[in-house]
Amino acid sequence: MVTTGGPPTVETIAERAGVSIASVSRVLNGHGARPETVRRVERAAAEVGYVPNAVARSLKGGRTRQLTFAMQDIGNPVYVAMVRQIQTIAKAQGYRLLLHSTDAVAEDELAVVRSLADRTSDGLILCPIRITPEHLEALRTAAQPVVVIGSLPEDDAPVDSVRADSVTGAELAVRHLVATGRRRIAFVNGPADTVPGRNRRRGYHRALEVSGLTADPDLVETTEFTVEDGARSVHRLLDRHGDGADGGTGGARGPGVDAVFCANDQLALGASQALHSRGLRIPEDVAVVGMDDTVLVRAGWPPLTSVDLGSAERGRIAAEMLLERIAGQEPQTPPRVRTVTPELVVRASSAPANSPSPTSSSSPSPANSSPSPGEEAP
Amino acid sequence: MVTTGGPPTVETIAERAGVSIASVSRVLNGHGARPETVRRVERAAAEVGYVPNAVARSLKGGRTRQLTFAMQDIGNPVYVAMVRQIQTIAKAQGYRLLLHSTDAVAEDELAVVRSLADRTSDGLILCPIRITPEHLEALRTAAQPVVVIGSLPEDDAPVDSVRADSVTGAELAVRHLVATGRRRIAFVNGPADTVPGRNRRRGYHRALEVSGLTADPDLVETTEFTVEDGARSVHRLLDRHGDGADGGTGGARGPGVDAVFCANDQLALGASQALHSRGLRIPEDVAVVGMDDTVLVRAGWPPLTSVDLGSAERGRIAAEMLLERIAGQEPQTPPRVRTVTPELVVRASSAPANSPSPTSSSSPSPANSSPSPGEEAP
DNA sequence: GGAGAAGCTGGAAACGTTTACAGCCACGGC
DNA sequence: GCCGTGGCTGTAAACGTTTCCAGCTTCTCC
Repeated sequence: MVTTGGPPTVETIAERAGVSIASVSRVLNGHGARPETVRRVERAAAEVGYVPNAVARSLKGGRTRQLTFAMQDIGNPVYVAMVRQIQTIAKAQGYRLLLHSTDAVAEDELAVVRSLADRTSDGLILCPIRITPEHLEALRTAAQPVVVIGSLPEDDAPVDSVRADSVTGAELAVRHLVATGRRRIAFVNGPADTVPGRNRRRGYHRALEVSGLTADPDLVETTEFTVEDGARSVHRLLDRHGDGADGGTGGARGPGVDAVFCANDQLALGASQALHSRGLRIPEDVAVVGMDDTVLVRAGWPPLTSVDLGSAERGRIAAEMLLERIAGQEPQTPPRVRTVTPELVVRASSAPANSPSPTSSSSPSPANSSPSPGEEAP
Repeated sequence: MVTTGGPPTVETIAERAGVSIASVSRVLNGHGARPETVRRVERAAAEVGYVPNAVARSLKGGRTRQLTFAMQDIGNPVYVAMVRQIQTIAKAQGYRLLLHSTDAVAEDELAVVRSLADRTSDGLILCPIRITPEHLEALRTAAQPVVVIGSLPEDDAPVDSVRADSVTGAELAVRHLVATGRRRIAFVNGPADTVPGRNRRRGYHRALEVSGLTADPDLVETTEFTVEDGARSVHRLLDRHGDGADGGTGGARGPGVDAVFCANDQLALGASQALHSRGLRIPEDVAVVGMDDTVLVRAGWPPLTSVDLGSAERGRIAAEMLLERIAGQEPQTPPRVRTVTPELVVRASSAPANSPSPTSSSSPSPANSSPSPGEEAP
């Protein structure tokens, strides 16, 4: 009667092997038994194709062997890089990965943290865009270990975190542009009320300051983190400042723009396209630098200089921290904060204006503007 | 004593409210009770911040409310598009999404199908690259509903499937190229022993045949589905056939190539880059067409013409089919096969060679070759 | 006022596993 | 020959929930 429909259970095997369910469990978990018993149980299990019910196991053991990763949109290559690493680490340790796109809805992020209480997964890696007081409260009372990828207000929440240093990253990028002769460096930023947005702006200004350049608010665009917005922003910039190149409508009006620093690669790709469509050459007329060093840097032409903020590594570290936390006996070790150092990856899009760009042999059009408008014009 | 540490359970609430755990469960699931009972239970639950344990619920109910999606590599935008749709549908119906990258290891794919028996999820969406007899066997004996995204050998396995029609898709692309005046149409394909690889090749040949063009084996490259391989392949092609443009080393040797059809967008991006780096203009000298219509089409310049094989839609349909199957009472409805029709999305990269490309105003270099080498040269 | 119905309630079983505990057997040492 | 020991084994409890069933109260209707 136990052997009626439905998948085989320990009981099915116990009957078949003529032993108790306890022995079945012991044999199957390698807890030792008489050779004869082992033989019979293993044979019976193989015959019926037994697979232990993971749910029952989780209920008994209090572990689901599942991890949750929540980010705003899997469409963003940065998150893809993280997912990949997290999945790799998780799989290696026998954990499954639960994915959660929050679509940047703060309410949804909170729901994810709170839902830890339902014991669906053993821990959470959260990549929040904005941190509200509710977030902190939710994190403080989280029912399971959480690792945050991003910056938390000073040890206000007792959770581990991995952060990128995007202030330094942005600074690196802008100083690189300055070092290669650029002076009118525009900045296309993401939303100003997000942590990345704030930090990248800070880095931009810090670099300008260090370099002795004055910050021109007209050179800054604030928009969303998409390719299309990147293009639109650059069009607006050039409409305001003139092409600085072949005399677009505004060509005579201002000193132009000789570099565009974008707060991520999507924006940078959009920027490249806008520049192309106005007949401006990269990097001869305008240099472009992105951030995140995603697969997108090789998508456009020329390949984009970008700042690697260590997405993959942050994913890896977060997964490792979380698994340590889960395995940890002493639950009250203080929260750890790790920062990955950004790295500038120079590619053709930011080669100095007056040196021939080695890989970009396209656009053999005659130079139709001074290669580097400089600061002193007009 | 029950109220000792650990998260609150129905028992905690029952004690607090002075009722039985049965009443707690009934109230919490809205199964009706005396108003006074409802009030007390709800109050107690709120006070202790009770959240039902999903694992226990799954064990009792036999449903985990989890779906699994397995594909080879989340790095591929096609899969990202699918994941997005699947996650949206799943979330709307209260299901979580479990992600599984198989890294194209067939053994891993099998493991995923077999692991359905552990009751970790209620169903599987599988996106296999190659179908082996073991796959079919595993699918035939799968413990839970499976939907395959891709083509299965004639109803050999009793599972639902959603397929793209990439034969027709490839044909569309090539006929479009022919219609816009291209005659030397190269083909950069993915691995020949995969289903997509085979089908796209078939479509390519069919289109050539219909158009009365002879297939030149030297115009076909077979490689992996990556940007880098796309670039390498085009370099090989041009080394063999000459640029057909400004007299690269092989310029005088052959009729050249006036279009490259690539089996996916990654390859097409790589192709674009290779063409750029050889000083060839797109689309004036060579047209480029990709497949899948991923976000990558807007990443390069000019924007890529591509064939939308309906990745997102396939994801959506697969998720819907799976959920229907899971909810379905009668388990033995025959397997359904749905095919999404491909759609050609024309962009600048395949504009006719002799017409000015409207959006691509870059590369104002003088024409240094006949715009359309044609078939008859030299 | 009594009988029946209807609505709530609590006890207990069930989902499938792991594991604490106690019992059994055989064996060896005294 | 008896007892202690050690290795296996089976029974039963536990994980936290839902739900069947029986019993209780209360109400309605005659």
